[in-house]
Amino acid sequence: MTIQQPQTRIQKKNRDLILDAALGVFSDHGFRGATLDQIASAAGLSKPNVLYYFASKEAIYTALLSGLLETWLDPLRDIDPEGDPVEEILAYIMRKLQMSREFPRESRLFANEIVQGAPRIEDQIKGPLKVLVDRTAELFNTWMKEGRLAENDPYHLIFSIWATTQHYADFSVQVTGILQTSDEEQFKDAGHFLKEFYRRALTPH
Amino acid sequence: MTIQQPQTRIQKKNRDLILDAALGVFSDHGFRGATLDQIASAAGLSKPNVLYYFASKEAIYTALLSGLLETWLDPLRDIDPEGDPVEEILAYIMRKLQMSREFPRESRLFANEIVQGAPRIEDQIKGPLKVLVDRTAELFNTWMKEGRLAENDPYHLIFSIWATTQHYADFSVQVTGILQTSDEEQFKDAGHFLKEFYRRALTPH
DNA sequence: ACAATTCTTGACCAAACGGTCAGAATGACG
DNA sequence: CGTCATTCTGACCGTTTGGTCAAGAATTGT
Repeated sequence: MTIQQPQTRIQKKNRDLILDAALGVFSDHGFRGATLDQIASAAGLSKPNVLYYFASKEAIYTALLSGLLETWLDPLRDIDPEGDPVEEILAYIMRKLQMSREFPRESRLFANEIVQGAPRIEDQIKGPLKVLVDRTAELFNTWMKEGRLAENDPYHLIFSIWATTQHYADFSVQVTGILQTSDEEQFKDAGHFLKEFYRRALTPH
Repeated sequence: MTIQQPQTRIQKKNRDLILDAALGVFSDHGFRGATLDQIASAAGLSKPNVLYYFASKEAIYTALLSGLLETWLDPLRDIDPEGDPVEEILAYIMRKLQMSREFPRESRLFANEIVQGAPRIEDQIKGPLKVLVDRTAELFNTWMKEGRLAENDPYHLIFSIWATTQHYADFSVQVTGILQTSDEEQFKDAGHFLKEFYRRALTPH
């Protein structure tokens, strides 16, 4: 799908510059709310120059989305079927929480896209994402049957993990507005809470 | 703030018509992504006529937001300090889940606004919302000290409830894409899952 | 050094958008 | 029925926006 074209150093540098700038602008304002001028300005380039590297605003956006989905799902792939169920899932939760902290822009970009109906990544959701989740759900089911994991609907368990961890990136304004504490403290407390919370929910008996 | 002006029947009818249409359009496309033409068309009115009832696009949006925040927080107020802690919180969760099902547009409207930094309701978050959450957190703390509720950070507990319940409205495209089941089944299963899940997490010892 | 290629930009365009306004249509009321 | 206020709309306006283009600047390869 994405062809590996011979890229000069300038091309690589400027494309990365644009994508990084676009990530900030798109995640703050959504696709429609973002303007090419904002992106160009944030990238330190002129608008026509931005369009020299990407065919259109849409092209920048989809390049971002498709490039990110992979990274975003990596933690799910890292769950080790040979490991201890409860510890593996807890580690997954902590990794997801860590991603919310390190890559809030990426999280908000997806949130924006999905809240508005995911018109551009519906296929990837119904395809690769579903496959990966199905596989993970099956693993969870196996663990539950073996009595090494508390019985829970595996799909909704995964949804709850996504929801609770990404919440700290996507709704950070609300969290900060209520807690009135620093980012650092929020994530520290969230980590403690989620670990305790999920350990109780996941441990058999 | 919002003055109660004498409204004719036509005014009431058309304002409601516009707000309902705007709710659909804003929740689907965000503030910036929505256009007055879309709203007018959805309301079955001409664009100038829409602007006869509301001063601007912004005015429609803020009218929606302020009118909705109240309704949105009502379930939190309904938690009875005299009731059984675990059952009260579980009932709150079910009420929130029910709201995600009945009012997904309202949920997505807030989600859109908050993901993008809540520029228009930051004050309400830091004000009335924070007060209400603070009060509820205190109640939870009391219950925990009395040993009637498992020890958990009350704020993050509330966040987790918001996240897990609103997820089914805000990210419904993703949920449906993965589960491939009907709305009805999704919410039935989600209800079962959340009840089991939170009961385990909330029950002392 | 110089030609070829790549990179960059100011000026411009058409469409979309939020909003205005004069006046027409409709309703309320004695 | 007539009059006054309310409701409604077609035509229009200024701005913003995504995108184009021709030509100039910089880089590369020989």
